Amino acid sequence: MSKLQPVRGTHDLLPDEYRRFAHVVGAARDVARLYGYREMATPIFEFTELFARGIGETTDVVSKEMYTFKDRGDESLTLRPEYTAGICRAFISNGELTQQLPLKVFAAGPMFRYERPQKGRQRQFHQIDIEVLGAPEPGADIEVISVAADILDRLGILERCVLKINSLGDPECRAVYRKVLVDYYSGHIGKLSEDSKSRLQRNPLRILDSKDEGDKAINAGAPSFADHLNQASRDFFAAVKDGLAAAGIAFEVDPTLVRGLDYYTHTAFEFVTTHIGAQGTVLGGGRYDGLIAELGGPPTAGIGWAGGIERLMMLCNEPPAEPRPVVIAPLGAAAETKALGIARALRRQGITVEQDYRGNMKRRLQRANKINARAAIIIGDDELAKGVAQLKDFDSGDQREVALDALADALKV
RNA sequence: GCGGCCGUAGCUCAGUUGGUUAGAGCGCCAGAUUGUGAUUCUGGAUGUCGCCGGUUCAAUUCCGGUCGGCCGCCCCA
Repeated sequence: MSKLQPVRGTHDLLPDEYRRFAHVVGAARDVARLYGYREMATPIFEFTELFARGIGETTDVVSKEMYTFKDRGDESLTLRPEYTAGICRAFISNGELTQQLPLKVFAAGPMFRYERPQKGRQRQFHQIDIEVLGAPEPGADIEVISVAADILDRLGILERCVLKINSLGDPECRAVYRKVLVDYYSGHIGKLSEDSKSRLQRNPLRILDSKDEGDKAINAGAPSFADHLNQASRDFFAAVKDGLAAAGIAFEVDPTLVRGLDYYTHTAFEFVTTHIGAQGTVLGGGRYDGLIAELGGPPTAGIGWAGGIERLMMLCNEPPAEPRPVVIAPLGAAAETKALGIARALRRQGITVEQDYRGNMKRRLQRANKINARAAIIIGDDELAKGVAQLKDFDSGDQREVALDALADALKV
């Protein structure tokens, strides 16, 4: 069959699938608007440096998953692997945004990560994204999670998800805890899995949620982050949990929840599901108070999340049906010409009208049936002479004569 | 990046223990009195059996490679 294949890990969104895609993005956009978030977009590629500095050189995303290339001007560019760094860069690049704090934005678009594809994991995938910049208060954490919960709820996904949250503390107590953990695991290094041995250098917190049985045994005795949070971090986390409870959002505290991007502080959270295989995370994010300063901008707090559109599509309810069209089926050259004007007038009234480019009556009605039309307007020479049309209802099969100027009213739902 | 499963018509799949014309259902196309769909009936076409190479008198079937999908790990949305 030797067909042209799309690049590995990319896929086409054909109309039926795109409907679900648009449904997910539309629901997210609507809910975000209800909370006062404004939509924006940033470029699909940025200087490589932005992601390397922002996400962290040693993270998997940066060290082995980026689509990085030199352009013709010999600049190193990277297809964005996530949205947050780009939005923070836009914040720094556009001074006017610093006057609009807190800045609450919604965005959606394609992301690129060179990974081994699987269901729910493509190399080009799409995310919806929410960010709040300039709000160090726990209220922003609560709101951002609330937006997520409402979007999931509107899509019919919330009940199939669990919200897990954790605190990663501030940089000060995280550094302390990290050292405590490294010391602990170093004492058990002989029994650690190979994966975890390498994690010990890169991201020791990750060992906490290892799936390896041997690691799990060692983890049972590991010191807990909760015991090492400083007072400020403790208070912050408590405020977030209280707020979620007050808002009626169910959650579980998961001390092993650690996110893979270096910039997170304090709140980290994920909505996870068991319904789409190994790709359990449907939506995840957290607070990143140090990121903007790290990128060279004015010290500004940030919190946000990203949700995988393809994963949401796999879980969401069937989108609402599209409006059923009306088909206009003229017979003969004169009617064909006249039908163009009739169809356009009806469309101006908001009625979806399709007119085939060719075909006899049978063919046109067959196609009308195939596209799930609700009615057909049939016009031949006889009707033309009388200024009327035959209006056929496909569901009942009834057909009646309607004056041309009464068609729009007859077709209003 | 590591380990494993898989790849036959548009779709879902059967099949060839290596041997002339590779099948089914759905879908598609064409007909069943001159301007009427969906339902019914009749007929038709589906295809380099993912791609490349090897073994063989002979491969879609065996072997190797490759590309792609899927599952688990890693990682993440």
